[in-house]
Amino acid sequence: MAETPLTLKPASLKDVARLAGVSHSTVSRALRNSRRVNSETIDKIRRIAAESGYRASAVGRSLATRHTNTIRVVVTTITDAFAAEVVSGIEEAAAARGYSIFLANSGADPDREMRVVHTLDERRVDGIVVTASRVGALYVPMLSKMGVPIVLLNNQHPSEFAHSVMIANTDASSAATQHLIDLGHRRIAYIGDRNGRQSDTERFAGYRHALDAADLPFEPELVFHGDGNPEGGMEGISRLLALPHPPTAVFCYDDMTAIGALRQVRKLGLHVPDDISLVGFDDLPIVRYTDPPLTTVRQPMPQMGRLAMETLLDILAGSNSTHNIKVPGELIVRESTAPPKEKL
Amino acid sequence: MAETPLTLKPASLKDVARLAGVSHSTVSRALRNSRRVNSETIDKIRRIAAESGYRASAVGRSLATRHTNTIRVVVTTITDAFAAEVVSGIEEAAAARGYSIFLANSGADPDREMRVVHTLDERRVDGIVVTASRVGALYVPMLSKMGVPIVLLNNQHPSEFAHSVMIANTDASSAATQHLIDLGHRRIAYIGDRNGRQSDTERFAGYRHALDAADLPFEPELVFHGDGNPEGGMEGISRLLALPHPPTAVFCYDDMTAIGALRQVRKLGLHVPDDISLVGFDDLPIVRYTDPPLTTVRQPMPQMGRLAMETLLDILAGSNSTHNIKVPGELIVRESTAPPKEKL
DNA sequence: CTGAAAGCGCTTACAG
DNA sequence: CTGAAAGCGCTTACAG
Repeated sequence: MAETPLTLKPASLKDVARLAGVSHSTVSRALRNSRRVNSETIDKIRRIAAESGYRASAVGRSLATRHTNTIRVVVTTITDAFAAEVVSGIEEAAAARGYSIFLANSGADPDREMRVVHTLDERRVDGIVVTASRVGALYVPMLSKMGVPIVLLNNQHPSEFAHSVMIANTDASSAATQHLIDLGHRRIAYIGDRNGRQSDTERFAGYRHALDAADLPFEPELVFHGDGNPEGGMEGISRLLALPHPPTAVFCYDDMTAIGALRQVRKLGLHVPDDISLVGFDDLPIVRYTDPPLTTVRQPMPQMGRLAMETLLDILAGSNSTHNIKVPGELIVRESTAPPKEKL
Repeated sequence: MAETPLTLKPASLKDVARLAGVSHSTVSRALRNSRRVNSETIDKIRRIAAESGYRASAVGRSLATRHTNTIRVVVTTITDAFAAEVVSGIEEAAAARGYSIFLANSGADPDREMRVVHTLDERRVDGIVVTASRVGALYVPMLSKMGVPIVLLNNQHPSEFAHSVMIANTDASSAATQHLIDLGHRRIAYIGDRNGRQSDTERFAGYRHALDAADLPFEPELVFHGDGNPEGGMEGISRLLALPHPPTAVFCYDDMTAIGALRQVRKLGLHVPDDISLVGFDDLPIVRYTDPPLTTVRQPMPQMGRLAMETLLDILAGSNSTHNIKVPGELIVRESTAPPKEKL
């Protein structure tokens, strides 16, 4: 019975070996570490491979080499603009080196988080980068068991087992607060994140540090615990502006919080920055287009992603030092900040 | 010499077979298709596997079964909110069924696009979903060669080879334009996407259809070709408002365009919707928080992603019909649209 | 119910 | 410079 190769399975090493009249070992060599293979043989094999549309199977190769050229990237949700920006940097650096990335959304669901950890085990990835806050710690024990390097990006619990790249939260927040102080503000609020993220702790510390340095009193009533989303910012603004002696400026945990704050100020019939100044954190692409454009702290997100990936590559290449990279933030002054209104 | 299993390689089937005193075939059976294996043996093996932290290697399994439980998802850039929303739906549906996704950003670079196509080949994915516009067509030839199912999401060139899930662009755009007409607008502009996307063609058709149905003349000067980004919206508004007889409403190709339009209206010292009404398309999460919140057409993005994944799963399960799913859009009226100002 | 064997598609010492 | 062989970690007929 004749073969009917309509949609055929991909050609294998053996197939091209048969076509070329050599052993499959020779084909393998010719196609890669070509050391000491007759150059005419190489040309011939390469030509035949190309003609037959041969593409090496990554799974066959992975089994033999015991590495998969594969990285797992864990985010809470790719729907988050910060995560998306970071992932694009990771993916770019990975692709440039022949690595593919498995994307996993851990979500907020503990079951899914555990499933992520498990799947990961089975996929035999060469490395992991985690940008989700909560899952980070889960990996560390497994890490030490499996020996696969992990790099945590803006994540809690960077430990001796894990490598990390982090934004310089404290310094940057201090600078953001200082900017407000320089503008003449004296009552500056902070809308944070109530989920107990390390970033929140550090950004809050930066805020307090700037206050202290300027001999401004810290007033607990001026801090509100939001959720890192617009809702938190909206709630925060409502509370803060209802105060007997409201703030004239607010430093927000992140841009999404600031976007909510902006919206709520507007709903209250007030204006930014005339009635109140607002500073965000992240410099998401969208905040150039808010009304007014947001003053914020830029995190070089794609670059941080690239750094995380390159750190992984370093480690895979044999580097055995622990990498803990701190990336500086940059204050971007736009139009949501101005001197406070004159007192009546 | 004693073994020093500090960071050891993962346990294999053989390891647990040795521990359990059975053959590795039996372990394999016990751990999966447990048909006709002594239940006590199963229990014992499972216990030992759990204790030794055994996790089947997906690569070993893939080689044997000739499928990888892996899907490639191609987007232009994950940084695009639409793509991120869709991907989150795909990932969710995939994870629920034990599939992992390889994320590939095709970018705008032809080289990268080709690399994506190649890498894909080697990874031996079970299926592909493409949400990038330009790459779609590239896959079709390879598809027929490799026999891996592909589903195109809001993508051009859905052909006989490919399955697709698409938003009902024309109907939804028609409804959006009709909304403006119902409000009393007579001069309605369209800011499109100059990249020749099929979505643009269809959305423009919906716009024209609504105009025709209402016996409103089509005026070429009222269409501007943007780029699907805020810049395009900004440019478009500038041009349109500089017209001798400017429009009172604008239907935008997508939300990002509308966001730029909103910003530019503001820069020009005008107000939405008092001076001009704006409608977007997508209903990105952010547009609830713009000032004012945007009237737009909702695409159920995560659900479309889930549908794409489930379509793939269907096909992998043996369905051999061609799937071409059309998803209806939904007009969401918020605050960026209002009746036109009275004529002076 | 269980084992021995073959095979999935590669890589890589080991000989020659 | 090239081939035969073993092995990576699984699955799955084939016997028994």
